Amino acid sequence: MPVHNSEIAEKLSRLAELLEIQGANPFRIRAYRKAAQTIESLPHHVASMLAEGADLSELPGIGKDLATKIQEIVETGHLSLLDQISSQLPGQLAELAKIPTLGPKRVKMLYDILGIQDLKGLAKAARAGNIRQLHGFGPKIEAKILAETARRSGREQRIKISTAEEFGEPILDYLQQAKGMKDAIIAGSYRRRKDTIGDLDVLVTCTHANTIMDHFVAYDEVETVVSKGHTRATVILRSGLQVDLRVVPEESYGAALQYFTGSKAHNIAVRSLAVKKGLKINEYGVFRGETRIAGRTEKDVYAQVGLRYIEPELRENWGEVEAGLHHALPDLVTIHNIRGDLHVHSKASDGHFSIKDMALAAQAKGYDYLAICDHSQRVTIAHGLDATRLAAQIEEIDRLNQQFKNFTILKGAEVDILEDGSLDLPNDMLTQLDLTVCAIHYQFNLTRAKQTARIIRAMDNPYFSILAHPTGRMINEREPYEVDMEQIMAAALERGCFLEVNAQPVRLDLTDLHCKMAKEMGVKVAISTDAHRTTDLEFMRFGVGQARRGWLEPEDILNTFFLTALKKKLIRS
DNA sequence: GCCGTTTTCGGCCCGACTGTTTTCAGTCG
Repeated sequence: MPVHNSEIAEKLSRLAELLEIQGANPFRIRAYRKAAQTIESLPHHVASMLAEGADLSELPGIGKDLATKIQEIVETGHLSLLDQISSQLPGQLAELAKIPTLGPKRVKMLYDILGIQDLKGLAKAARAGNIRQLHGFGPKIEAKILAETARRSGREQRIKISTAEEFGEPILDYLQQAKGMKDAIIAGSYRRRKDTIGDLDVLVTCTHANTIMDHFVAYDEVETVVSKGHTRATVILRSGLQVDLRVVPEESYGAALQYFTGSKAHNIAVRSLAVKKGLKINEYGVFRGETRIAGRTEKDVYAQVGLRYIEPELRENWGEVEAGLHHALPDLVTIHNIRGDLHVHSKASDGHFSIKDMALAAQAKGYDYLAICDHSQRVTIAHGLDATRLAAQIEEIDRLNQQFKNFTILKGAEVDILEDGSLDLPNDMLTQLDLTVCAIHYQFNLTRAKQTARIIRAMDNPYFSILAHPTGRMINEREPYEVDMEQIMAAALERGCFLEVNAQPVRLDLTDLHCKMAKEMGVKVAISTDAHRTTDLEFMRFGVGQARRGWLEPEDILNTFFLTALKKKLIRS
């Protein structure tokens, strides 16, 4: 079993955490973190790169030492330095450092003096009043620890981007009501359209900062005010969601927006460029010495360091800064490029609307086409269609199409990929369709090799068009099944098949990195909502966000093409 | 630990807030 990139990254991150508690050189720690991030975002398996004789030290942020350590992990599954440090420090200390107000220094002190090494010991010491005795600690920190250890028993997770919108948009509306409000925007991973969001970073400009602060903490969903100053406040909502508010002067809006949008890694890369040019960037602007030379708009900030404007979705330090310097940034797909939806359901299976209603809703959105892809017979729970019912549906669509002008309902099916890799409907039915979206709905637990082979065998069928929700993950509900995505993409490219970005906010697979991999391998994707009701067609924006995070341009997306061009691409040679 | 149009040493992004202190360390984003 080869070592996966995520396992390598995890070991390096873990080592960084333990080194931090040991009080190691912060820049050394950053080097490990950066390497972990680099490995995690690689489109290829490090194990296969090594097998092909690649020199890892050519990767950014990875030198001779780290290349050797990564090689050790790949070859032995272990990192001796990590094992060694783990034997000196209890591994749980790293978890303790993630508790708010506790960081590496305080965790080290708690361990050295009180012998605390896990959450249980921490709670016990806090209850006994031992923590406030330590130098640098006091009753307030002790109380926070107590509250947090009690809260930890509950679940703690990142929320879906759609949930973040549900909380975030009303907060923006509420802030707009305050006196003296000018701009208000949610920055952070929300603006980068990440599939999950940890907290909300709200940025505002206004004439009366203190008024806004008071207004903000008075929001009726606020449960706790964590901190509140003149330019910055943090609250926890009843739902447990943390919201940060920052107030900046108007002339600094662009710099602040750039800064608070992140990602952290992107900002470090941009600021390093600035340092090389003798400039300093902070949330108030770009400075040469004491003089501010930019800051009103993000574009100005990027321009000062020699970069074209970088779209928020690209700001992950996945190569966008280098691309910006070499005028090689992608022209990302936008929602306006989308001409249709290639995967929706009707009442015939588990949808809630008729084919006509779905088509009318799609037409109202300005689309040119909509593919009806109801489930196939094997998916009994969704009342999947057998050959007879599908034949009737095909006739119905033919009839309906005569009622529409400049709009086409495409005949499709969401065909189950059976355990042996065959498809759940006979080829003499599939040949009558415009396209198929094929997917796995059962047997998630196969080994990586078997699951991959199963999908590729399905792609061998000449009527396989698009692999739907390619990993089966459901955010915070179900882990993805094990597949070798690189092999699947290579097979898709060879056979003229496509992969789906499922725009359901709970799915959003392909992931951002998978999209980037597809781009690099030349595999086209479809962004589809998998809508079960007319309103679900609006999920398209989440799928487009994910595609943008993966550097995809309009020509990389199947459903940006006009109908005739689309139909040509769907025909396998 | 990495890196180099300041290249093998000496840098490495930057500021706000809190709780602890009597001027600042630690944490956080």
